[in-house]
Amino acid sequence: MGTGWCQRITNRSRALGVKAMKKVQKKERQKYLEKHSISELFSFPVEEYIEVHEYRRDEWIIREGMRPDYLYYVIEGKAKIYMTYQNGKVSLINFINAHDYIGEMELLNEVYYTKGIQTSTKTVCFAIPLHHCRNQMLGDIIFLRELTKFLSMKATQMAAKYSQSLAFPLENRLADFILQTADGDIYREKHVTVCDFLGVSYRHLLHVLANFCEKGYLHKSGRQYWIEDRERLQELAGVSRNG
Amino acid sequence: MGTGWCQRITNRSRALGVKAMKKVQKKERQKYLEKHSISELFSFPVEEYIEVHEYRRDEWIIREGMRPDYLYYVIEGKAKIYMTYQNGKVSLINFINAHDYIGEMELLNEVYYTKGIQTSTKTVCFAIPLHHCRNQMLGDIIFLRELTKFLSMKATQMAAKYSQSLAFPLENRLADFILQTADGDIYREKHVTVCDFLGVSYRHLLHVLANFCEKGYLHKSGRQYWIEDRERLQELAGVSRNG
DNA sequence: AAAATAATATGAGAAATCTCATATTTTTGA
DNA sequence: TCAAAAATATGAGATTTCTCATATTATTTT
Repeated sequence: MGTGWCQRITNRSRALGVKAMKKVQKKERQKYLEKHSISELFSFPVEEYIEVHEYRRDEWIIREGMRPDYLYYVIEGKAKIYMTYQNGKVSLINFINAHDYIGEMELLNEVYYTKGIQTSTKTVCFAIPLHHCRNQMLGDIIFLRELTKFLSMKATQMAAKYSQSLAFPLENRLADFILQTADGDIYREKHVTVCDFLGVSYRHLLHVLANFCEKGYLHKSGRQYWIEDRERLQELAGVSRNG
Repeated sequence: MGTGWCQRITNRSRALGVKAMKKVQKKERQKYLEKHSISELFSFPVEEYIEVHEYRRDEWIIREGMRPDYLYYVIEGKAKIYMTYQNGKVSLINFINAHDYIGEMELLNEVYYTKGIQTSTKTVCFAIPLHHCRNQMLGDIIFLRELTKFLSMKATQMAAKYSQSLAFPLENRLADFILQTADGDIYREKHVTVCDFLGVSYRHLLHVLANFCEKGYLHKSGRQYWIEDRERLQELAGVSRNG
């Protein structure tokens, strides 16, 4: 993926630098624990063991290929899941938001190829150390039921995205994406991220966006787009959704 | 999807006919239960409640949009997961094989859009009635741990397929698919199924297959293809896989 | 065994999407 | 604050993939 690819690589290698996650301690840690209590998700006193990790923008929570030592639960921020192919191609697989788990695959499966996870904003996670809590978690009915739900939704969502990606041209997928990520009537995701996520070239993404403007679905002003014809976008997006 | 689409629709509507699943009883039921014991997957005596359902080729185990009354565990046979879009387009999402669960989404989630599941060979399932066992299953640590593993693998697999589908042209995905489904050196999946699964038109699939023959990767004889250059196919497929 | 249906097959033009080249503007890091 | 890197932007030709048209061959149903 010509241009897009290079841009991504340089971006990512930059981020391999010396930044480091910060362990939040004492009072501040306590504040987070109180504000986002997750004790009801466990039947053992997990809060004793929880570390609070704070990551800056573009930091890696997990490096691709390295097994994490924690199960993470995101309480603030956004991150992206990346995966590198053998030919060096890098692809954005999904977004991670507050209330998502990270590292649950590694908790459950002995054998698992770990994907890379990079923050896209400042991100705060609860980090539950596996060496202390692994067995307790795997024997905790409340937690497992919770995790099972999370995973089933994740699997469903991926399945939907997968067949959607195969079955429809960018026009439909982009309409869907715009509606999902727009802030009110304003859409302003970064093109480089989006073309990565939707698996199309930068060039083509711009082409279809321009096309949307021409047709009056969007109006471009500076670096952002106003949604002008929501109905039409919903129609385009709807085609690719199921009941 | 012109031709392909029509072919599929007619195929599917035919299968909406009067066939019906058969409940296997008594001795035969007992035989299945003994041969494929799943009691170690549960900590309650699930076998009392299990029904054994037998489906013929092309029967629907679950109709799209209808919540099932059972959690199924496949013990013999193969099936396909389908999903219909609002514009009538139908897409094959995945294959189901022995030892897969069916209906776990509905067990876990109150709200879930049920996909259609159609057998492609004679298929035998254990059917665990939800109205009897739902609560017991959701409180069963052994079962939940098992299910969680299953779901995590499913989610991972979908994620891999998804990004693969976006990131590579048919050439790579088809090479992968051929290697995965070939019986020794012989490949003979039905084109209509394959183009559905890989999300490409029938025409294009044939085109790429012909291309593989031209280049000497495959040799066509009658209705099947011999793998002539496995290494090259692995190379093509490998590119799209991760460590 | 005949008729109907599904699957396979192939050509040709059109649409979607990619690659490459290159320029400008914005953001980031030293 | 200045240089480097990243993001945005646009044109043009090349590839991939789709649609439509139309035959032929297998399989299923009657």
